[in-house]
Amino acid sequence: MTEPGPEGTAGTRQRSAPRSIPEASVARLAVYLRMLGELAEQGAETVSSDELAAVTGVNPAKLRKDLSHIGTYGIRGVGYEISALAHQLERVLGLGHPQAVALVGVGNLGHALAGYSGFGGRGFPVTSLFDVDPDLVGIHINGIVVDHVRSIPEVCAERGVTIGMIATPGQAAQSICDLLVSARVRCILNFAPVLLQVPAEVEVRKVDLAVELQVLAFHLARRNLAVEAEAEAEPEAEPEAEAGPVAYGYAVNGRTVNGSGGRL
Amino acid sequence: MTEPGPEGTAGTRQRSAPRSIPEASVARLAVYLRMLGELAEQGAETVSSDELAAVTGVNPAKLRKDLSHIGTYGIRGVGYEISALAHQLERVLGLGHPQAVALVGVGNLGHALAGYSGFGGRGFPVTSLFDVDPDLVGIHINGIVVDHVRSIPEVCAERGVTIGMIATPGQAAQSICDLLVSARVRCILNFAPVLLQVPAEVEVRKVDLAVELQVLAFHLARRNLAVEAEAEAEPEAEPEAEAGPVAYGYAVNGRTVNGSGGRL
DNA sequence: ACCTGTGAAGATTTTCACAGCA
DNA sequence: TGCTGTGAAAATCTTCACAGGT
Repeated sequence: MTEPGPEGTAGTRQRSAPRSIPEASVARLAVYLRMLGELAEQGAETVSSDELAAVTGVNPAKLRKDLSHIGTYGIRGVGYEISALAHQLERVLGLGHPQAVALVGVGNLGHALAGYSGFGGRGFPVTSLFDVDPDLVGIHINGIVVDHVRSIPEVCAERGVTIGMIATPGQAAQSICDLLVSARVRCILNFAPVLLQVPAEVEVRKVDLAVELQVLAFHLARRNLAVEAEAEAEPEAEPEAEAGPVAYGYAVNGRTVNGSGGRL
Repeated sequence: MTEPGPEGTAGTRQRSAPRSIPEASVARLAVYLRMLGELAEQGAETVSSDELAAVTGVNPAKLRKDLSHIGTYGIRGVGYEISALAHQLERVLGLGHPQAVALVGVGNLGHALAGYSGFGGRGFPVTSLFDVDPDLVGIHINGIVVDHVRSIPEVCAERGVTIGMIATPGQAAQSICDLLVSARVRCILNFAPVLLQVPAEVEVRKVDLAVELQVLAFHLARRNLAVEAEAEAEPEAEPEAEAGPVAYGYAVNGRTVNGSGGRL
């Protein structure tokens, strides 16, 4: 995924760096935090690593190792105190205060992202919207007016935007990115299918939904091939749970899990 | 790596015996395919691994290794013939024919996904829409009528849906998932922030946009901490490229790259 | 009895570096 | 010469298994 590259070009002076958390762990920490929120809503006070692992779909040992990177906040024999752990995760993830988000490109996808409540609710209020289309500039979405992209620098500076989301067509993405960077935005979530060129101090993450579907298609094809090969090689192969509603509640992505009773 | 492993069953593949492609490679293959499309549009006939690596932001050796998993289609001293390679990638990724997609949940995000041209254009036509909301059932989006979720089984079977996308609120996701599975859908792209329970033969991928933002926020916080620590420890630390428009075109996510000239 | 935290083993992925072919 | 394909080394990530605290 997003590779930070240990060998930086210029500014990689990481002496006595505070034990950096493995890249792979960071994404999972965010997931744990979300689930802790759900558990807290259900009134739970503590969770064990096994329980939290079950609801997040992660191996319990891996979860404990992930958490060990942020400190030791568990209680042996008991588990983790949910609110304390959530608090620590928020601290480590830099969620102490909301981060203002600017969204550029209010087309199909962008329009939805602008109205998506999942952001503001989790500490990422979308405070600024931009587009080039004169028909879109000036309209309001969720109470926010769409500005022209040329005002990105002023507006972002003024509103203290720290994160930019690019949901423009591919050709426009790089120049938008340049504008955001010049507005001191240091984190960019890119939905356009291009590789953005940025200075080393800017972090980019790319989301490509078509790629996600292609990965699924690959597994689909794989499975079909396997089934054909199997049918050919071992005619006695017996398809379990062939038709109709299937029984679940125990197989999580192929891995067995305790029923856990709770509903998410 | 390419070891025959436990002597396989199917040995009938002509050129390449794709003994299971590493999971990490698959996602990148999809990216290569996309970029090959762009290059073809620009009139290129061949690419070298270095060129394709530069535009996709991948290490050239990694790219070659990825491609080696699907067979050997390069020409030494020249590179890869674009259309031939693209064809092979499509074959491996199972993109020979379009895969009908059903989208459940036509709220904010779902509505955008329904109208997103990036899917149909890449072989994943959204052919069916579902929701529970009576106000939404019956409306048309992009020429497709929204059906009630209760008709998922019939409609999906009828239209040969192979991939489901879930863009409902969290609480509804599991029951929708069950419906899709009972409709023989074997691949699910899940936008709801829950872990779906599925039988082993179903493949689920999860996309959580809030998590993406949190990962960015983490890097933001990290960077701020680093800057503070640095300023404190080495007062001589010199911030390069501090303000104003920055010069790009050479740093790709922190890694140096040839100019490549082309515009994406 | 139970559960965390972690060293060490194991698996996977990335990168290097170069043999070999066009 | 220029570039692919690939062993082998290095880095990273996952899992096991158990010491040690409650």
